[in-house]
Amino acid sequence: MAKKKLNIEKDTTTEDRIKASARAVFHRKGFAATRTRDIAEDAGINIALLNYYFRSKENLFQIIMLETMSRFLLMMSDFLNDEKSSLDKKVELVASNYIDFIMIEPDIPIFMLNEIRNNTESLLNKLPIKDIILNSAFFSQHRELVAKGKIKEPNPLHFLMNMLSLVVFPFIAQPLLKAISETDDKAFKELMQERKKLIPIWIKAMMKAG
Amino acid sequence: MAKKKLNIEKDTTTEDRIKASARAVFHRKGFAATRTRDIAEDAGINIALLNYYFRSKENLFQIIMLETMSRFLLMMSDFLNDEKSSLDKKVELVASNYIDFIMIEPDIPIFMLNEIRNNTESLLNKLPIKDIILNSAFFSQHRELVAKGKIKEPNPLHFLMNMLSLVVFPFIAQPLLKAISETDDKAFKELMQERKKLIPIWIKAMMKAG
DNA sequence: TATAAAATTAATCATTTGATTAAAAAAATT
DNA sequence: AATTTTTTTAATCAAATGATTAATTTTATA
Repeated sequence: MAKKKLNIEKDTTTEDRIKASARAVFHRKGFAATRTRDIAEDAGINIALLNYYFRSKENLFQIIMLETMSRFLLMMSDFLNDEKSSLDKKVELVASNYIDFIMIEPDIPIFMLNEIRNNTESLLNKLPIKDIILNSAFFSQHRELVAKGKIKEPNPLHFLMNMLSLVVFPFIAQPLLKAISETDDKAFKELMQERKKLIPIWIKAMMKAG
Repeated sequence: MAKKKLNIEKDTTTEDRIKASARAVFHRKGFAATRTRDIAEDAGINIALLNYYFRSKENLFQIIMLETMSRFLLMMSDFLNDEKSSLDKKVELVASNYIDFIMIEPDIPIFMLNEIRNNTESLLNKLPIKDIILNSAFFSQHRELVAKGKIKEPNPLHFLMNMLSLVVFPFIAQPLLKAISETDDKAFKELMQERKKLIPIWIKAMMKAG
């Protein structure tokens, strides 16, 4: 890779502009539907530059994918590993911050889930996912509350699934949900705002029930 | 389109075999990542035959997509429009049958949600989605229970979202969930079986709570 | 059985697409 | 200012891919 130029006028490197465009296009369309020309056009550069900086579409994608996953994982880790906050508080944090995050970058969840599905092993093994999640304060707090009889369902995976399901799925299914209910963008956003408060309440009720 | 041949030896038409292969490949890889050659190979035919019967990849995809969506919608309709069963019973039906369905065809949810996202208007407007869902017994029963004070959250869309989220999302996130929790295929299936019983219990608890 | 129609294939085309090359422009170094 | 290095582009390549054509085989019909 060539030495970085100083960038006095422009506040971004060409390399970074290509990455930003690649991120946007890959997130929106996925790997298979993305053309390197789309990225080049978005970044306002010649296609050759893309390969000059990143060697190949494949390679550029790997970089973007890894960064996106890391970002997601770091966020998860921050919420799930805070020793100070209670489990209830963690649910509130995840619901609120996660919904905010997805509203800003609505393409990320389905992008990640899609590409993980196509990729499986290779990618997930590059990241310390298991350590971060399985050994989190979230899981140990769950175990304690199960022992105390405060939570009926002992499997923490159900708990994690439920939380992520209630938060993430509505965004993934957004076009379908909007269509079947004649909800416009504004109304949908309001629904998601409501869910920030509702999901923690629902989760609490579920824990006691099943 | 040419006249159908009689098919005494084979129990399927060539046309149907192509469709079956197209369905399988499109469902697994999505439109963009699918090559017509993949379909042809899977069906054991020459690529030209695909175009002979279906004119284009685009056209073949539309047919598959519409059939898949219709099938999904018909299933939804069956569950949501049964006047005889209570709302609780409907939740049980959806959870149980839906989980069974996705276990047999695990590619369908993410396929549908992906392609709807790329397609938006054009496809959803070809199907009577709104009529089937919005005017369903499911929704009117929900309204009644809200009026009686049995359900706190008045918006039926939250109810529908929650139900679909809890049922569908774990399958979409399956590779991620397996990775973070070191769950193998057998254990994952058992988890999903458990959810058939748990989800209705959870939903009941949620209704009373928020 | 001869003939027409339908189904199927091999070969090929035209575009798209990821990537490279050689030259030009810009920036850094001497 | 001259020279070297880095960045950028236009032109082009080779492979992949959706589609077509012309011929062949199979099936149906007269």
